[in-house]
Amino acid sequence: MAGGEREDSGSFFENVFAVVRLIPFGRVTSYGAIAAYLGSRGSARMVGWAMNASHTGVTDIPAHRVVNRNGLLTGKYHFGSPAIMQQLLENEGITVMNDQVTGFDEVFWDPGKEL
DNA sequence: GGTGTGACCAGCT
DNA sequence: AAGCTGGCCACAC
Repeated sequence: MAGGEREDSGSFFENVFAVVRLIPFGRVTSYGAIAAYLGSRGSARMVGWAMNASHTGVTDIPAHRVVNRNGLLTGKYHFGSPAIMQQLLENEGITVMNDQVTGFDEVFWDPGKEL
């Protein structure tokens, strides 16, 4: 009623940015977790696509805090250099080994649960 | 205006 | 057991 989409944005895109930007320091989340939080687990790919826009856009999105379900830095190659993503994660106190987050379950931040 | 792709996830064979 | 395909939505040509 009335307004209808009061969830602002009106696009999956903006919703993803909002959640990613809310990720606390030293925490990581997964694409599927964000997609599921938005109500569409199948749209996990869109989350990654949104990240791609964050690099071309003007928004400050900590995309390095977003990894795949395995805790693997899938999109590290999209940061311009494959070492940037891991460097940023280690900079926040997160240990990364072989492109994989160590203690992923300990640093995992679930938007649907924390929010 | 239609087609293809994209940093995923999960289910089926 | 592993590999592949489908599904989701949005953007680019």
